Amino acid sequence: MVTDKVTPKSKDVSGWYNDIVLRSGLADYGPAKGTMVFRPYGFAIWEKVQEVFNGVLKTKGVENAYFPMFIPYSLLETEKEHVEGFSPELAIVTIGGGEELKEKLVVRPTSETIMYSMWSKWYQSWRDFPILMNQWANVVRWEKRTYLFLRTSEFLWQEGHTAHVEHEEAKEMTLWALEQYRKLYAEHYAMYGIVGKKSKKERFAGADETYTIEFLMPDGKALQGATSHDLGQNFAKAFNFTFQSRDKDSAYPWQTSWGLSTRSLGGMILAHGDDTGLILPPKLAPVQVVIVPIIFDESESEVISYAKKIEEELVAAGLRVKLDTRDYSSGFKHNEWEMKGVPVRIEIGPKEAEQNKVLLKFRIKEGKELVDSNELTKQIENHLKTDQEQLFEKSKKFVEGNTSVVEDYEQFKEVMTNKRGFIRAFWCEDEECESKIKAETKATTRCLPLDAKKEEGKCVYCGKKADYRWYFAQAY
RNA sequence: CGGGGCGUAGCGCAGCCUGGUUAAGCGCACCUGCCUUGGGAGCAGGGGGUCGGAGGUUCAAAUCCUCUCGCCCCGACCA
Repeated sequence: MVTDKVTPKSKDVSGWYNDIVLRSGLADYGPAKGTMVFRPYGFAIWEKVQEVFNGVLKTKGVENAYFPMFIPYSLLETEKEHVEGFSPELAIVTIGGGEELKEKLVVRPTSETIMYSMWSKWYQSWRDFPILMNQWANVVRWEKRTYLFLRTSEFLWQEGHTAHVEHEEAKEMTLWALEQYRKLYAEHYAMYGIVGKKSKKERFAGADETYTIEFLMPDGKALQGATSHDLGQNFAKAFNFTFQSRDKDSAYPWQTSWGLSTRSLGGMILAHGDDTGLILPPKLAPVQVVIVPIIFDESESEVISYAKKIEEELVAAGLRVKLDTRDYSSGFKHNEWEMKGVPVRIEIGPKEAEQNKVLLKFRIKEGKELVDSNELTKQIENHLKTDQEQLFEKSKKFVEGNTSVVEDYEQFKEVMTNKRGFIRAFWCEDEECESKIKAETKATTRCLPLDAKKEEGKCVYCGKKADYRWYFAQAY
């Protein structure tokens, strides 16, 4: 057991982050470079995300499937931009069963190629459309630097893929997925993000348009939370994926793909935690309520049976409850569960058992309240609801408070040197300006917000005509 | 791929410079017992190491030399 204090978040964000992820039991480093282990406490959060998002997919008629992780190199090569975009970070299998392979196998960095090559075999008629599929999978992108959850060689995600007869319908699908991510983040992760469109340079390799949701982390850097791509007919053409349309012509379908990865958990940890440790939003917390019995020899059985009764009541109300009867001191348990970010703690000792009350402690609030056990379930449910909302409000305030609107490049540079965070500035949408800004300030374009208004502006870098204010930030 | 750092018990480290009586140590964790539990308890006892690997120097190597493997951090790169 770990007994010393965690690195303060206020002092060293990444030190705090590593410390807290390891010690809270969310994850650990794997033995091979760049890999990580999702420990049960961490994986439980991801399972919750899966449960929620599977429900969302179902409402749209998206079905789950699973495609192989090994992709013949030639398949990946079929879409030129795609392979160029990914080749620096591919893991490739050259030997299998002790023999050199005739054709190298790529460990999937994403599944467009393998899925669409299969689809082209399965679907021939306009009657088969739209095709709506999702898979939960691991993907591999060879990263040189490891950061638990945020940057690992292998990570978990869901990737949704669709194919439509009409482009308009595909575009709607892309925006639908983006909106689902925004909602998932807002309502479950309790995180406020900026949704928008990526610049050409930041686009997914092989897409016509990429949409994103961007978050701001406590150190002032931006984290891409999920992406949704309008693939046009690029992959369909590359894979000769055609169908017979209603008017008898052979046609290429319009496709989309969109993904959310376990990186989102890293963002959530960074966004909400404090010097004490994790703060988990109630909807995703694996344990919502922990019960810590305060045991003295003479009252042990009485306290435990009362605690069990309380546990049963809360479980019956649909709450995720843990009764911690381990033989550690109660003070130790308090600190541990606070570090693990459990939203609500109940302390039960002889006094409470006798009076039919419990002592309530909320993770995000100072002080404890003595509560009548009849009121307990309702009080906890209310608290979890407001807790969830407050975390979101806090996140929103943070983003708003750390977004700077700048009018010229001097201001831009000054913000990047001192405050960082999001910068809203006019940009002419010329790639050269984008590259130079990045080289000089480390800031990249994050997105053009969906609700951006067209204005008469001048590019913050070159001074030429610019229509929109883009979001800039240093990316993770 | 560049720069830096580190491999000694589960984790964190000391010992290395100046080789040997410190013939492998410390803190935490772990196990047993007693005791204890209202904010990170205490006492006593105990288990656990081919000192990353290979080779060399030497009467003698965790310690010196050579090679090698691995990891971490910073940068570059990165959906």
